[in-house]
Amino acid sequence: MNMRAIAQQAGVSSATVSRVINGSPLVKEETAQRVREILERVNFIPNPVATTLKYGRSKTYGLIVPDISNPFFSEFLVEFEDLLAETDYEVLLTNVQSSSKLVKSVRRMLMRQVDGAVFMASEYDTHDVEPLFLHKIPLVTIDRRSVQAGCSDVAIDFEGGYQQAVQHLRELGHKRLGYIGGTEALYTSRVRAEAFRMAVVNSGLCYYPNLVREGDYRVVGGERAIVSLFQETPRPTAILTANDLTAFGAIRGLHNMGLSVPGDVSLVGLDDVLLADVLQPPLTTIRIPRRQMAEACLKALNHTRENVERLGLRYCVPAELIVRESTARVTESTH
Amino acid sequence: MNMRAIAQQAGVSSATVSRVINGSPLVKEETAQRVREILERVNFIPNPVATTLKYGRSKTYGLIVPDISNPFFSEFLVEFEDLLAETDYEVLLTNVQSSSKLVKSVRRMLMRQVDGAVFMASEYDTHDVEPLFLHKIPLVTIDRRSVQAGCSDVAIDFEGGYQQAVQHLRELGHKRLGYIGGTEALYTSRVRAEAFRMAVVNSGLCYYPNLVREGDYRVVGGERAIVSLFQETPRPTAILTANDLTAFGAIRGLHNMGLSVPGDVSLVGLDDVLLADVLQPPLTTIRIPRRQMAEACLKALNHTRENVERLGLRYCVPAELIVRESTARVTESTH
DNA sequence: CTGTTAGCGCTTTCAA
DNA sequence: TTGAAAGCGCTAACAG
Repeated sequence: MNMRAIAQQAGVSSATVSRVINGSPLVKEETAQRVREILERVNFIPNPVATTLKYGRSKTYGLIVPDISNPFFSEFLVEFEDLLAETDYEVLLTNVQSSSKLVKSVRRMLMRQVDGAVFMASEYDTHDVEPLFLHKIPLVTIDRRSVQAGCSDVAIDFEGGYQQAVQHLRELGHKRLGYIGGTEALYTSRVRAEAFRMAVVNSGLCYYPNLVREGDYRVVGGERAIVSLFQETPRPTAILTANDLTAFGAIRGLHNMGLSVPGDVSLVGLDDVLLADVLQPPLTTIRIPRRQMAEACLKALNHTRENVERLGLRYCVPAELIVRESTARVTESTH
Repeated sequence: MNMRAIAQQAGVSSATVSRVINGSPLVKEETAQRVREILERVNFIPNPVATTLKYGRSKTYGLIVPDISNPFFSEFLVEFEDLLAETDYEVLLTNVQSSSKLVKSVRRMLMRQVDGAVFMASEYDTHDVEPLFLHKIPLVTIDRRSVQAGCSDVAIDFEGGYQQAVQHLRELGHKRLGYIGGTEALYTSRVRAEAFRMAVVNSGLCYYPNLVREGDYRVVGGERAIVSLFQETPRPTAILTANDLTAFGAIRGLHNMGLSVPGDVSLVGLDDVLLADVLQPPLTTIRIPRRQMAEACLKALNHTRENVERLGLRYCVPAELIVRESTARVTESTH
């Protein structure tokens, strides 16, 4: 069933049917009415593939994530998909666990004629996404903190988030703060690490470089790091992490060492994934608002879609400390 | 850059270029060589949209899930996407939290000309997916346990899984087993509940209907159910659940009631999501093999793609008990 | 072995 | 206010 068939039924041309469907004001209301009736009756489903072929517009946005089984990304995807569905856009999702998958992923985006892409897998060389640039595909990066023509950025206010967390810990009497970051090769990891350092210094506390460890944004990295961290003396009394999975790993590591949270050490995560308040203890964490991020990405994409030569937008989403039960007043034993 | 352009460069026709790209044996090796060289040199990216328009084949499979932020589904998606990427297929993902979103989701699948769809959101009326049938789209349902022309089913061996779990608990001395299921309206929930009942009976234990509660496959449902369940006397000494999130909720509920797992009650989950061994205590659970499920879905899809009139395939993926630390020998206090 | 050609369904000029 | 027609890029049928 296509527009020509509808047109025949209505005794008009397919051009008119197209106009009716797209809400053109040029069609006489009477004609439009008749066409709409038939459209309804046969439950017409238009074929956007034809439009994509003709105009290169696919109503599809690419989303490149490093690991969709990380709750932060899947929770982001929920919001992103939901927003896109409202306007009949689709998500072309690629999960890139390796650099070679990224190269293929970019190729797939190009083949499918995406109208833009969100690049959340900044652990990989941005060199690999260059083909998207060359083909004038509007891009949004997350937390790369620089923009250019056709490329926007959505930053996360780690600085504000860590500041709140450090302040909270200071009020609980903590003075020796540790930090488990992400993969150091990653720019966003360095941004987070530096935001932690600044928060400590700004709060008038002492920054101990020996209480900082590298993680990998996953559970294992957090677990490994905490073990190493607890070989330092004196030990930290509280630890901040680069994301919630890292904090989960730290909790497990501490548990295996016979230590408890927050009894022996306070712990702060980052993301506020859905399970953050399900683990024991419920995790004090810095919430990154997924919905707002998705909205910012979409706005940025729409902005540059109109004109790719245009300088990308710069957004910054706020972070908010959520106090639960993994942080507590410093005690004798941790002191 | 299209095939005609390549053809000109190579001094052949676009048909020949097409043949080379698709590996037709009809092209003289010498010609093919020349074309391939140019293809390489200009890094040609074919436009599959044209093929989709011409033949209605999109190299896209739809995936309808009720909640992609549920780790089980996102972990399934990782596998499914990974398998599809190997053959340049794409996933059209829709997250359907409501029946109205399902209707729209089905429409989107139809518009985008999916070559098939996996329907994992069986909480909704299958009536809503009927348009897919009418348009002859190969379907795969999960655990509906019936097939028909063009519609395959991938079942999960809950029976075997629960049997192993009950056996394990019986060996630990448990006799009064409770169960927290899924939404009762759902067929798959009834299958799970019945599988639990049979496992209990087959193990020579007594089945207590008053120790069975409804959940919602989410944390809150598990939490609510456990509270209600613990008003029964005598209490169950061990509890099985319909999925891991339910078990997580149960742990939280128990914790809030001042009870511990497995000290006061043993607990068995189902799914084995990545975080199952991160929570305290690490969850004894029944693993559903995601990779195998994804493979079965794909095989089924490929099977019916050739001929939609063909009866769908019937797969059953095994379930395996993973013993961790949320189950223990029954003690005086729980006895 | 290779080229010519038609046509998938849509939208948008241009003409009436 | 409407219609005719072109053309997006590809592939398969057919002709040579």
